[in-house]
Amino acid sequence: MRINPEKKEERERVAHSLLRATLTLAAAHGFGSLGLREVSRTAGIAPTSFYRHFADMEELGLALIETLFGPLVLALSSVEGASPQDPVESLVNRTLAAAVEDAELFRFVVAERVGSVSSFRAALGGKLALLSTALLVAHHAGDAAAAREGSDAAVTLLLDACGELLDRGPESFPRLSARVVRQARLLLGRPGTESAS
Amino acid sequence: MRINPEKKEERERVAHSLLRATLTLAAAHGFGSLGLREVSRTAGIAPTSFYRHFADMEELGLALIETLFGPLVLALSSVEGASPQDPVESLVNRTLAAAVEDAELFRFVVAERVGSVSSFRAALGGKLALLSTALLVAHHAGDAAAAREGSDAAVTLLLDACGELLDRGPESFPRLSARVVRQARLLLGRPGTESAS
DNA sequence: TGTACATCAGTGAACGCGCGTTCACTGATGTAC
DNA sequence: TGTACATCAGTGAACGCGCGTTCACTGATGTAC
Repeated sequence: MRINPEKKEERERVAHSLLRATLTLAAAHGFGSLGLREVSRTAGIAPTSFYRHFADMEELGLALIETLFGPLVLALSSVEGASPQDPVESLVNRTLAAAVEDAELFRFVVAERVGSVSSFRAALGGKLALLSTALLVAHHAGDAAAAREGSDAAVTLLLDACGELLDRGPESFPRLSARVVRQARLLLGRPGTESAS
Repeated sequence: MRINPEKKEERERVAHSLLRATLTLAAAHGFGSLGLREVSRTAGIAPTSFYRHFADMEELGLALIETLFGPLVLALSSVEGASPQDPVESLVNRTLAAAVEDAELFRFVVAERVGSVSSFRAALGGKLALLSTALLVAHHAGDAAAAREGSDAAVTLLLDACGELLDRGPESFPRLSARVVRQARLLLGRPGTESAS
């Protein structure tokens, strides 16, 4: 019974439905108010089956960050799909588009990034640091401390804009995109500047 | 029985202890997970007495924003106590100091600004708009749309820095203060610039 | 091939517990006259 | 001044309910030989 792809697949399918159920419910009332029974009910399994996958809701939340947000951040950070002529704008637009695409996930991320569960804050901070690095690279800004400070701030404003986008609706996309791109450029400075000074 | 200052004072004292109890508990486990009984117990009143002051936890949260955060924002926005030579740095420093002073309140504000309760988001947004206006005035940046956009972003980064300050401890105050001041100036542009362009 | 055994996701029953809410009551205070 | 009445914050008992967790069990699948 070493491995069985079919069984493993089914197991992951159930775990995934627990994660999605959590996102749906958290978008409405907040992650902190969710219970194991409520999530299990929405996912279509018995409450006792929850324990076959996660020890508690915090473990589920961390799995959610790793398996749903992690890959998304990697995809956003990748050069694939970026318009070469303006990689900063591309990164901003693709991130805002991802927020519209999976509103529930971004509601969770935007909220828990500064929420009361410190392990969530730490895990999300790590993922967003990757996005910050991608922004540095996109702007050809090297990795000096000043540039990193700017890209971190830009990511903060970008995530905040995602939250605003979810509140105001998709028609505010162009306005928010233009705003964040403008602010990211201000914060990042002119490309290559830091190596000359 | 028109008015009675002594009775009114006592009533407000109990309401205030409910608000403080809420902040203390929310700092540990998040506002969303709090219950009326838990808060009442911590405040030292019977669960049924809760209803003499608030209909539910949401109403309490809004009262918290109005009566605790509102006056604080007004005080921070005021020119009183600001060092005239550098009002932007003064505003940033006094805000960060306020976060250290009342960590529980700022944990609540930083979290609920982007939390799952839309009425909290709206109420806090209104308060933070006042802070943004104060920043505009401090920077003598007028009220053009571009300047307002910059001050809004600066307030977002300022609040985010408050959250980071609460995570990292008071020794990170100087570093965070310098960073936010730097970023606020980048985002606000040079004073008076917008009227010339 | 057949048989005995191991693994493991899912389940229903049951537990004790804290929750939000209702109700009728107390007691202090203010008002009418 | 005294008496009858109104107001209102606070309370304890009681309710039904959903919660997290435990337990022993099922049934499908894989392994040993």
